[in-house]
Amino acid sequence: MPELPEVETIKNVLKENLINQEVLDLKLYYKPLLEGNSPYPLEALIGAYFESFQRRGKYLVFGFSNGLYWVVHLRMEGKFHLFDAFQEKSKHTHLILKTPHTLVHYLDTRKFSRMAVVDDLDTYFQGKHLGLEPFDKKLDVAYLQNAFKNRTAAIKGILLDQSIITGIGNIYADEILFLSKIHPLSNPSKLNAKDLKIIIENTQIVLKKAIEQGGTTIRSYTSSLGVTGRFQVALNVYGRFNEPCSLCGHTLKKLKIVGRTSVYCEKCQKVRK
DNA sequence: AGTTTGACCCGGACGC
DNA sequence: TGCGTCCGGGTCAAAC
Repeated sequence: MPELPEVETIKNVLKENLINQEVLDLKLYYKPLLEGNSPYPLEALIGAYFESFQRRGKYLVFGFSNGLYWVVHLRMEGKFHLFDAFQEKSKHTHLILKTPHTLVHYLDTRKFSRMAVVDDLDTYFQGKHLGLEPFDKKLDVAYLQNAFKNRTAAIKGILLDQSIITGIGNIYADEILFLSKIHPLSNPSKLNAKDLKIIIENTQIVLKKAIEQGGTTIRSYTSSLGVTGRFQVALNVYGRFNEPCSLCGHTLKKLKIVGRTSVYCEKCQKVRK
C-alpha cells in the first residue's frame, strides 16, 4: 500500500535503473489502467529516453526526452518489477516496457492503479487538486488553521484529504494521530495551534523516518528493486488492533472512519470537540 | 461548501 | 477441503 514514503523510494530506485535509457518497446495488456482521458497513448513513449523522475503526492512522474510525461498512481498494489533478462509475464503483469538494459514489468493484482501520458503536467495536476507536500515550508499552523476552519468531520478523514496535505494514507494518518495524542474523531476546527503544530511535526517525522527506511510496506518490492532489509519501521497503532498501546499498555481500539479502519489508543488520544 | 456514500477491483483472510 | 462472504486501499463522483 504505497503512501508517500513508498512512492518516494520507488521513484529513487527506478531513477537509478532507468535514467537516460531509451524505451525500445512498450505494451499495455490491460487497457483500463490508462485513464480514459489520457491525452496520449502509452506507445507515444516508444523511442523516447527517460530524463526525469519526480513524485507529487502519491503520484510518480517520469519525464521523457520527447517532452511527454508518464504519470502513474500505484493505488493499492501497483508494482514495478525490474529484470536484467527475459521474464515470462505473470498473471498480474499488465504492462511490459523494454529498454536496452532493463526489462520493466508493471503488475497490479487489484487492477486499481491508473496512469496517463501528458505533455502539460501543471494542467494534469490542477485537475487532481493536490494540497501542500508534507515538507513544503508553506505547511504551517496558519495554513492548517485556514484549511480546518470550516471542517467538522473526523480529523482522521481530513488527514486523508489530499487537497490539504498530499501523501498521507491510512497507515501514516493513524501513526500521526497517535504520536500527536489526538483522537481520530476529533473536530479539526477545534484543534488549537499547539495541536496543529504537533500534527505538522509528527507528519514530517513519521514520513521522513519511513522514507529513510525505504517505506513501511515496501516488502513486495524487495526482490525486484533491490531494496533490502530495513522493514523495521515501528508502527505504533496501524494493524495493531487489540494489542497493547506502546505508551500506556491499554488495549488499542478500532473504529471505521470514512470507510477506513482507524486504530488508536483511547487513553492516550483525547477527543477534541 | 462540506460531508457521506458507493463504485472501482479482486486476492486473501475468515467463517462455517 | 470447499464454498461463501467480507475486507481493504486511494480517488472520484454523486447524493445529501
